[in-house]
Formats: sequence, structure tokens, C-alpha cells
Amino acid sequence: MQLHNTASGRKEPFVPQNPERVTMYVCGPTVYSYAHIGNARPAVVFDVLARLLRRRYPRVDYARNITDIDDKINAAAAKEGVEIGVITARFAAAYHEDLAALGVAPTDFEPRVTEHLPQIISMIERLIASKHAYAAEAHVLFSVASYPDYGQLSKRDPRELLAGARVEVAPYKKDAGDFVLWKPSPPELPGWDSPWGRGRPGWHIECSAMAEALLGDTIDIHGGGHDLVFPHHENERAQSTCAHGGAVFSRYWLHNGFLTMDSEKMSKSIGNVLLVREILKHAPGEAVRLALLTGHYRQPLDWNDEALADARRKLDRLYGALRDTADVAPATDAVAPDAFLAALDDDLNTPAALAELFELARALNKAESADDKARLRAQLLDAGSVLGILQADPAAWFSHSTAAGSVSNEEIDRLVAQRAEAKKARNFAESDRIRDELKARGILIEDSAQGTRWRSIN
RNA sequence: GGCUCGGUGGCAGAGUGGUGAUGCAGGGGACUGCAAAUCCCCGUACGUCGGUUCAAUUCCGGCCCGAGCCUCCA
Repeated sequence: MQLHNTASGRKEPFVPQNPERVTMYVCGPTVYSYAHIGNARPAVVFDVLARLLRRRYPRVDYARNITDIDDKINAAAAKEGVEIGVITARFAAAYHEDLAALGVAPTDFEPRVTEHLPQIISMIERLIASKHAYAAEAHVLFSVASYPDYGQLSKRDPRELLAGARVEVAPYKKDAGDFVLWKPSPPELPGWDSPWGRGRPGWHIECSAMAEALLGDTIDIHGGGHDLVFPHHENERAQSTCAHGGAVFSRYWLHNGFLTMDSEKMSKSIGNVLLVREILKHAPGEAVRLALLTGHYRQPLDWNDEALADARRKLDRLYGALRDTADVAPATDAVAPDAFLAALDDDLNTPAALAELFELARALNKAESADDKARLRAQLLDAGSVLGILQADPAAWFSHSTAAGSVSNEEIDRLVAQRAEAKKARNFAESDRIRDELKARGILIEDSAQGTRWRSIN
């Protein structure tokens, strides 16, 4: 298996530190609002990676945090006049709902900042003791100058960062590039007691502390969106490495590319932020998931109506092959083909893996013997399970209707029966009229050897 | 300005130093009462200008265009 490591800028063979226990940490959401489709990409991508790793190794410890201490959360809570816990509980639950709809399996760990204050404080104390951090005016700052490797992950020149040309430098900072590990909280804001007074953790320290607590000093894989490379991951790396006496923090850094909306960056100022739950009102979660896996995870992905419609048609084809062989029990000993797994093993090449899936579907459509059908069907289902798709009942997929006020199943059955009568009487004008009527209402009729069937085209 | 990463057929999107994935759309055929689904066949695709090479879409360099990051945004 090969993975592209941001730290080296190359694909590298993936060799876990301990093959008995692979560890992966992915940066999760700050829960102050609903997840948008860009937030969903890393969740889906690293879900596929976790599935692949679980197939390869006996134990995978996958942690994805929920950040529940943050200034934006404070702002949202103040606006509603509630405790921050009200806000974070609401949006953490929404996040879970959205991910479940996208077929993202729960992670092994889901640490929260509010549950790790002692660990965070302990790590900051150790950084101060080792002179990698200093307290100043109720803040604690990480000293970038104390870590010569700073900037290596994001390929940035440390001197420039120390100079901080673009940044307004707080007076208590020794160097412009120093960043906050702990900051004071005024009485009206949430705060926690610490050796430096009542305050709250800075943005980056949480992930370092929680990864340490759950996965150890050195983790195998650290993932997140490409925008996190700097400063978030650069800072995490600095903190953790220094807190651990120089031990490597993450052996492989993986970053997914950004999502654009109709070729534009998704941003609140442009007003093109698309929430996962909005999309799910008009499209099956599985299609959203597949759309996110259509491109390679490191490439930018443009989100638009056509991309989603494309994903639905792909699933129509794949589920079509499964539906046509619904009477065949999958072989129990057949697994995803080597070519499919090899594609994923090559830095999670989902487009190439998908191509193998379509080859399987074609072979399954052509298969004549029961043995071939049973084998190919099992292979297709198993391959689908690695990508987290194709596990639903094909009949459910094709009857899935997202159009409001569509025809009831009873009415469809009645019209199909009427049409069958007309056909039997060779009254084709009438049977075609019924078919056209159903089509106009979003139902497509298909006559097959097994009888007439239908599917929703909305 | 600095640092990343891209520009592949109508669209999406892999990949490769020499036999041009895959899906959708499109054309032809088989099947069908007609369709749909399925199967078969069909595309002078690799931003641009140079260089290296027997051979470059694939390697190197310039240029043009696009995306992202440059201190709390996945």
C-alpha cells in the first residue's frame, strides 16, 4: 500500500509502526453550525481509508475529534443566550446524522476538547518545562524558534514566519510566528482553571493532546483538509514533537483537496456554502458519497448539479447489475478483485477502483452460469463495501424517490397491472399511454424477462 | 510576491516513455409490439513553445491559464 505523504511530497510505501495496531487521527469539525459539503469530503475519504486499513490490519484505531471549545461556538452561544454545551450538542448530533446519511462509519474514538482539559494543560506544562513554550500576560505561547524543523511540513520558510510580515504581532509574543497554546477567558466567556489562570486552550493544542491521549506519541496517519497544513498541522507537529522529546508525531500526513462550488471557492462571503443536509433533501446520501469519491482525494473537486446527477446514474448502473441478479445468492468465498484493491492501495485511487467496479458490473450483466453470477455478485458487493456503497437493496435504490408528491407505490402497481392487461389484449395504444403517464410523473417502466418493473427517475 | 498543486475527447475523470482506463452524453447494431434495461461496435483527447530521446500526452525548462495556502477555513 502506498500513501502520498505531505511531509515528503511523495507517495511512500505504507508501513505501520505496529502492524498489530494502526493509528489514524483526522481533524474533525468545530461544532458551531451544520456541516457543509466541503466538510463531508475528508469524512468520506478517510472513512474509505479506514475501511481499507481494517481489511489489511487486525486493528485500526481511528480517532476523529469534535472541537467543542472555540470562539465561534462562544459567539453562537452568546447570540442565543445559552451555554456552549447546547450549541455543541446540537451540531455534534447534526454532524453524526449527516455522516450517517453519507454512509460514514463511526470512528473508534471521537474525543472532545472539553473532556481533555487535564491532558491539554499537562502538555502545555511539559512544553514550558522544556523551554518550547513560555507564559506571558496570562497567555502561553509556543516558541517557534525553539523548533528548528518548524515549517518543514508546509514547506514554509521559518524566517519569514518569524518575521510575520502579514500578521499583527501581539506585544507579548517573542516572535511573530509564536502561536497561542492557552489564552485567558474574560468572566463572561467559558473558561477552565489552569496554572496560568482561568482560560481556554488555543486552536492547535487540542489535537496534539487528544492524539497523544488516545493513540500515543507517534501516530501512523494524520489526515485532514488541505487548508489545515498550515498553520494547524504545522503547529500540531511542532507541539507534539517538542512535547515528546523529538519523537516523530505523525509518520504519514494525508490531505484531501478542496471542493469548489461551480468552480468557485465555497465561502460564506460569496454565499455559496452548501450544507450536507440541504443536498440530502434532493439526493440520496449514497449518490453524494459517490460524487465525493469520483475524483482522486488529493485533487480539487468541483461540486455542481451535474456531478451529483452523474453519481446517481453511476449507481443506477451498478445497482442495475445487482437487481438483475437479485435471485442469486452471492458466493461466500469471493472477495473484491485484486485490481480493485490494487487501485485503492495506490494512494486511494478511487476513480481507478470505480473503473474496476464497472468492469465487474459488465461481467455480471453478461454472466450466464449461476456460478459466475454468484461469484461476480459477491465480488461487486465486497468491493462496494470497501467504498461504502452498494450495500442497500437494489429495489430500494430504484424506488428511492426524492421528488415531493410523487406517485404512491399502490398507484404505480395499479397502473402497471392495468398496462399489463392492455398489453395482453395487444392494446398497445393504451399500454403506451399508461407508460407515458407514469413517465410524466417520474416513473420509468421497464419490461424484463422477470416481468414489468419500474424505477424513479427523479 | 512566496509556497503547493493542476491544465487529458462534448462533460466528468484515471493513467502511461512506444499496443489511447472508466462513467455519462452522442452515433450504429442486437434484443423489444414500441420502449427501457442489457450486450456488441464506434472517438485522428492529452494548454502552449522549446529541449532530451529511436520514440513524449507521459521526463526537463520557459510561457499562458486555473485552484489552494501564506496565523484559528475541511
